[in-house]
Amino acid sequence: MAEHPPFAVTVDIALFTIRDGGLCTLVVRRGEAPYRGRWALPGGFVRIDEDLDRAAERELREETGLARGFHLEQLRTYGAPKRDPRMRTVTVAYLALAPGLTSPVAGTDAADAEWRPVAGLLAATPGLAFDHGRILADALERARSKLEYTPLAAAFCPPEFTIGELRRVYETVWGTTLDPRNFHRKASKTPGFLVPTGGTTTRDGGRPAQLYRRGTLEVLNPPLARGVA
Amino acid sequence: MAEHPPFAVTVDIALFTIRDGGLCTLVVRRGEAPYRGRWALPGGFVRIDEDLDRAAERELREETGLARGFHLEQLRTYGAPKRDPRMRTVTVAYLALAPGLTSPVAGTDAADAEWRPVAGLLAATPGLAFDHGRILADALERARSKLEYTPLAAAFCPPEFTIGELRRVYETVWGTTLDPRNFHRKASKTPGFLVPTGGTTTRDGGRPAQLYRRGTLEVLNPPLARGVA
DNA sequence: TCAAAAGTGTTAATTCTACACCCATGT
DNA sequence: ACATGGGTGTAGAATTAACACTTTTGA
Repeated sequence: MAEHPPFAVTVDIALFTIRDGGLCTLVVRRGEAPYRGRWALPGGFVRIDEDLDRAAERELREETGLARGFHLEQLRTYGAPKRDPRMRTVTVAYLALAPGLTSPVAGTDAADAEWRPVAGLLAATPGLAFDHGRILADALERARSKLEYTPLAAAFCPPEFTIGELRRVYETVWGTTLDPRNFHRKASKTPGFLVPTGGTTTRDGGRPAQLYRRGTLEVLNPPLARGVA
Repeated sequence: MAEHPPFAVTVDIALFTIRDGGLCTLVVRRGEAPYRGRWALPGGFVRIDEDLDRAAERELREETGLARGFHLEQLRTYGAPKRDPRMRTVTVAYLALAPGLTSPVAGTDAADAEWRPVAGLLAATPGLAFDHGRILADALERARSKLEYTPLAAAFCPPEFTIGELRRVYETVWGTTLDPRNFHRKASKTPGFLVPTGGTTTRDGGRPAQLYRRGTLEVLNPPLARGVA
């Protein structure tokens, strides 16, 4: 049993951000067959001497110009035999989150990259190229559930943010509305979740709000979904 | 950019069960270099026309003789460039859970397969072959956290089980002790979690206990960790 | 009759939810 | 002065945690 059939290994990235109050994903328009003209998730081949995470970082940088400040984690791997009609590929999908003010596009490959609302991408027919619709749906589900029990929502915010901004992240991703007062209490009273920077801002209007940075807490227990309304 | 370096793709399986009140993993002793004589997770190459999940199922069947009744889910993918000194491999790791009474071993490859306590495997030096120690640790963490918010603990039990048996699964995997009375209330009152079969058993000693099957519930909210002591 | 595990009841402490209400700013 | 979001207080409902107590079996 020393057969080891050759596979091509790629990484694909579902990168989310919040723009105009909606959850958006970076997609690239395919210029070649198969799926020519359709939207696809950014991605590419893993190099022969490259770790998977490193490959995902590189692709993300190539497509967006982003070098830091984003969250990147492995989502899952997709390897149906016919997922790419050209050859036998396995793709390791990644979930990435970035703050909103990201300059849309900058990279080399990214000539046709655009931010698109997630809901539209998932509902459209025909959908994304390859199995990218499935990947995007899985990524969305992962993002939603990780917001519940990790401090990951801050990855959608600039380095310093207000509790109100953080709340709007949850509301956007979950598609719910939360009680601002209970959310404020919960967020500010959970030890290790947020670190006050001392600064304030009025960029959201109204009374000046305290600015915070992400704390060191890794897991929220109880989950943030509770006690928030 | 039509380079696509060839990779070998494998699946490796961290299969957990509970034996003698302890959490155990199925490991195989390596008969060849590299890592000759060391324990490794069971696994093998993905076939050229085979889906990843299918490959994992096949390997599991080959190593254990188990055909059904186990839980199997993708864990994550490991692809460090030097993880196998012989060639460039990427392995898609799976987490599997099986009931305790599994006949130890039966398959073809599985000549040297054994159930070993997880704690010992993780603590031993030298550890498992390749990056399997890491995979095992990640699998354990996944199993622990999935017990919190899914009805997955039942995968460690026979088709019909008592609430006490289910509680001992949680206690074993989490390494904690739970209040039997609160656990009973929480488990039996959570809608959709358990379905009474009508039968009873005294196999655990004491007063006869109701038998249950897994319900249809997919996600526990609140998590079972809460309200249980 | 006793030990062992199942199963029910009860209570105090905590947390959750839903609001009323005040605060500090820009317009 | 007023609209807008920030932030605190509080009270009833629900949940959690701790433990007393009864039930039903096998030995």
